[in-house]
Amino acid sequence: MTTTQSFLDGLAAEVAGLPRASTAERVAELLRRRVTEGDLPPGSQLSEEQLSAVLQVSRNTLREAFRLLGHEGLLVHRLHRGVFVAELSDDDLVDVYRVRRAIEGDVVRRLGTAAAEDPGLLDPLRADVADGTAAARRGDWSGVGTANMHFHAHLVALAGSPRLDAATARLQAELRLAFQGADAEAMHAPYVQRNADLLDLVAAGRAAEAAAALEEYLDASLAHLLALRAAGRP
Amino acid sequence: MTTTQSFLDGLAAEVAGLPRASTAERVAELLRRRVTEGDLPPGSQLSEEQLSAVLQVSRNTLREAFRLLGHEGLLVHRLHRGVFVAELSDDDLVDVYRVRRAIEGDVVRRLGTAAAEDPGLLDPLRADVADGTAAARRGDWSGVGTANMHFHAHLVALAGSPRLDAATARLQAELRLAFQGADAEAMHAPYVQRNADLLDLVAAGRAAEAAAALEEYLDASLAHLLALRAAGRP
DNA sequence: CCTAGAGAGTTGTTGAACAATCCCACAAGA
DNA sequence: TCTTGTGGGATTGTTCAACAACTCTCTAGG
Repeated sequence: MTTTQSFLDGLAAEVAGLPRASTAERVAELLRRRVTEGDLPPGSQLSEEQLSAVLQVSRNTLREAFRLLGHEGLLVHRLHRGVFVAELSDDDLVDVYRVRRAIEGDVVRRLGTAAAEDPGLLDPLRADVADGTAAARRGDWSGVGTANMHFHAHLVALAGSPRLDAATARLQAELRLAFQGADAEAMHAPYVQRNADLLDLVAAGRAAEAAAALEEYLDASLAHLLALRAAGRP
Repeated sequence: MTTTQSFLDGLAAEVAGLPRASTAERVAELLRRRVTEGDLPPGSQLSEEQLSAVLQVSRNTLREAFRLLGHEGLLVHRLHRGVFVAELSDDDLVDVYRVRRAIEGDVVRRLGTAAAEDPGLLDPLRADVADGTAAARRGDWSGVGTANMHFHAHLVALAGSPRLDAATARLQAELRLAFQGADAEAMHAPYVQRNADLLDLVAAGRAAEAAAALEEYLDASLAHLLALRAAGRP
């Protein structure tokens, strides 16, 4: 070890984030954007021949990208029929929130007074709340939605569990799918304040109350989302 | 509808389990067995050329199978280096149990008195406990381990959540990996009784106590597993 | 109205080829 | 001795073209 430790800190993580990716992964990232941003509506089919021609990659590589997104829940693969942008049923949404309750509830409950003892722990959450309020003030409802997602991702990250982080990322990908077509303001606006309230409870170390508030929060959010979908469907 | 309903019951599910699968999925299933049964020790590399020759499938198909198992956590894929049987670190094990606590704890807590009101609900769990005790009596410790896993899978299944079921399946696959090389009796024997006790609490509708017992159960199991690994490693 | 079958189009799988990358051993230099 | 280049050999990453297997649709016939 001939170099200073401070220089080495975090280097590995930094390098891991760089464009060190296979072609399939880059294609997957591209498709991921198109899907989550609504360019590809749920239910639409992705033709191998057509896409491989447009993207200038072989069918085999494209298939690898399909598999990646399939395991993220964004695409569904039907044998001999092709891949389609996933369509979330109401039951799926209920299930997604079922898992969110389990994960986020457990995280909050187990936090206990840790946040009260180390205030810096919650800084990322505070930043997300600030981003959300700022975005709401300028009417950027898509920005509010993003801040919202970041808030919950950072909340789960407090547990320091790679598997919970991965599960959360997958759930959020599915949620983005469900948000397609919904009125962004109606969808995201009410939750800026609730995030702030939840953060206060966590920061105060009142874990039980925070867990209860979170539960009610998620129930309301699910009901809201289902109502919006029902309204926008017939 | 010209046939009797009784004949049709469950046929769809049965047929879905049959070899109705792509070649890649069948290869994945085959490798999955080899890995979880210990024929392929953690850390060993799976050569594309060699395996595709032995299994009589093309490299491309084999790669699709690799992707499937990679997303189950059984294999790890290192770019330009190949695929290896996953090696779980102690940190990974802690994380697996972290997620188990979150999921199973939530399931038990939320069950409330449902099991007390509909006793048939717990029949699969009772069967698993019976299998476990029978296997223990005849010294079949691998059988005890299997019954154990089924017990917890069925426990989670009570929630009726496809996503929790999938997550549990993945966690159990990783656990099987960690069990490799450990003394099967020491690993599984102590938990037959604890499963029975937990079942009693759930059946009685004493959800809070059951959740507490489960938590202590999982903590003990994790500590036990880590100790066994540390002992077998020097 | 229902069934069977032919045809078109898509996906599933293969095998070979070439490019890109890693690994190891060895040599050159400080 | 330690570090730093430089090969070659092996393995993986990606492409391509072809064929097999399958689904879907439409039509003819009962």
